[in-house]
Amino acid sequence: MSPTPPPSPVAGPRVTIADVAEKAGVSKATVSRFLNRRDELLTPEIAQRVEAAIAALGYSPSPMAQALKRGRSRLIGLVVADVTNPYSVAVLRGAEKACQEAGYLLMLFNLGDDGQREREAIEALASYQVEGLILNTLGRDEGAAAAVARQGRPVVLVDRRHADMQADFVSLDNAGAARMAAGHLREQGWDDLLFVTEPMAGVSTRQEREAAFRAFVGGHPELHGATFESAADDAAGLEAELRRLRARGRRPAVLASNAVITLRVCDAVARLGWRFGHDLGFVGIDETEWAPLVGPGLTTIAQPTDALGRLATACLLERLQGLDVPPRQILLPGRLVVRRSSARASDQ
Amino acid sequence: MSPTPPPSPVAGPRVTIADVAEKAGVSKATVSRFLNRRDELLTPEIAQRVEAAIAALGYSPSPMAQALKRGRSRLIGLVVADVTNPYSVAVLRGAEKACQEAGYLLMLFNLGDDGQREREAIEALASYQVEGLILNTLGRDEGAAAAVARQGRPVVLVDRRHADMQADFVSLDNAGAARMAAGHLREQGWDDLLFVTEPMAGVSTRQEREAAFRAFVGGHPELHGATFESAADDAAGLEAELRRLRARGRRPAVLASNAVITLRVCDAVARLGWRFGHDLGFVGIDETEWAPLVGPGLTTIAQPTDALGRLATACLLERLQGLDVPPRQILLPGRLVVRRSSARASDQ
DNA sequence: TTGTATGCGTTATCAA
DNA sequence: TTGATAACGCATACAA
Repeated sequence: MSPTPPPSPVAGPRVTIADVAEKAGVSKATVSRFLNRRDELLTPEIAQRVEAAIAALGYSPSPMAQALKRGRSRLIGLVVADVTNPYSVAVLRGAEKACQEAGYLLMLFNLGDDGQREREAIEALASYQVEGLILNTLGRDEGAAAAVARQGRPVVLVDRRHADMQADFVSLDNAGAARMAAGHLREQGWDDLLFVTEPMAGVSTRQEREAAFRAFVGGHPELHGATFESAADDAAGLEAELRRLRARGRRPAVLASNAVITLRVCDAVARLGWRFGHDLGFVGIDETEWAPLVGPGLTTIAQPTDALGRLATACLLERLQGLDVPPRQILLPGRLVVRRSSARASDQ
Repeated sequence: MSPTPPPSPVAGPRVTIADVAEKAGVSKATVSRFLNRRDELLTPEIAQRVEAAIAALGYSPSPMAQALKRGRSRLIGLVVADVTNPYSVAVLRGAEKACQEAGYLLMLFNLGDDGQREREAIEALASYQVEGLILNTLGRDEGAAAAVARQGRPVVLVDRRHADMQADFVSLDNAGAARMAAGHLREQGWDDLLFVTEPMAGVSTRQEREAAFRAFVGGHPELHGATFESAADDAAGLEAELRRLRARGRRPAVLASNAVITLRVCDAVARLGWRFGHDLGFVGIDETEWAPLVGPGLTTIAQPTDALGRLATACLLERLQGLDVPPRQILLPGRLVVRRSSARASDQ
């Protein structure tokens, strides 16, 4: 028997299971069986012929055709509110890795500016027979839940809860993170705490963090606490609020509810000419690569983003394998990264 | 005629073209024609019946089946060296937007750590019949070019050239950006310039920037210039190099070849206790959200990332529509964002 | 143990 | 202008 040629290097019509069958002198069914249930029912000699033919032709099955036939596509859909958000990307990265390891590919849909297109995204993805969905969105699209239900495919929510969606939920322990941050500021001697957040309306993550902050302050009589909702277009408002905070004459500190807010607070503090850790204590939720570089270094709560992505995928895969339990909640703890922005208030 | 019920809200087997045909009392072929070539050859009355049936059933075609039949999938594959890289993400965002507008969906493959899997990525994506590929990778996988050629599908390269790949190329004008940065430092009176880059071996982007920097310095006798390749694990080396630079007693400035290097330089400068714009001039290629916040604010060259992504997609779509011209190069200019890190050297 | 035939949801080629 | 019918590439019930 002469050695078989290497996989054809020329572009051409797709090599199909029929080509392999012909070359091996067997039927298509035999080839298919070799591919799917290699172990059972196969004469070694035939198996070898098929194997050789596959190698010779450089055959690989068409996932499209397989999907059409078995209704499973080895595809997972990921809907992201905003790919520009580093948090989303970090999660995405973990999810993508886990998918690849499990032999799945990720189809990405970015909502960009308008969260209203969530339903559209879900349907577009579903039409490609994605086997499951990972949603990292605001959940503001009324139709989304219905769209998901209609598809009857498993869904896992990351970071944001959706009011009326039955699904697994994977997220940072928001309450714990807020407590951890506030607790750290307290330990460091800061006693007038301002929680700065993006507008909370309808966003579970922000609400949970804020509620935990208030509860924490409520449980510690020596602390004074307040919340400020910072709008993107109102830098002046934030600056004024910081002024008021410091004017109260206690030991003032800010707890930023996420990286976007951290950026805004840094900007305001720079304009005010204040120094973190001196004029103002600071802890921000979300670790960033630049946190060590701003001012004396920013104390942060790091989210286990990679783990979140991986866990989200893991949940989904379990469901795909038939796991049938009520919706689960997986809350992962944050990690306090201490830098100088929260250095002891008494040191000033 | 009674009003048709809304799209079925229950999960169930997919509604197919056959269901529509039956409900409308026509053949599948007719429905298909209505869908694809609505205008020609259709009795208004029949068209209406079909339209009504489609609405009643909430039918939408299966892209999978369509792909199988026509060999076109409305899918575009995106291979990214590292989703963690903000530059890649920014490009990804532009590309994704353009894809959606054109009715395409993006399949994402992240190489993560090992750039050796490029071939694997291309083949995985190709097996899903992606109509074209956008590659933002290092091009270190020998097999990649061959894999692309074999698929016979259009490809566009973003940011990184690949030695032996025939493809459109979309990128920042690297040489122009380096000149712009060096020119700005020179105008501001800095005259001892250090170009800091990640190891250049085999990465076109880095090489082009460095070459343009050297050429610029060569053309200006009053300038002294040097290049330093900074490895991720050699913070000490960078610090030592900066010390030497300043020890020469001229007006020293750093040109960081990308955001990763900017981060490293900031870190080193913080450890040295130097002040940007005073002890050291600085311009970095790549604008970041945190550039305004570090030290006195970092001067940067902003890349038109969104435009790059959109253009890459546009190139691909043109090819898909049959455009047949030799590989093109599209180079977009950077934009200088002046902040205080490059303030006049003579001011110190 | 292997082969034949059918269907997944479309589109396209033919007749009618 | 419309309707059968045959692919597309694969998996599987059934027959051999």
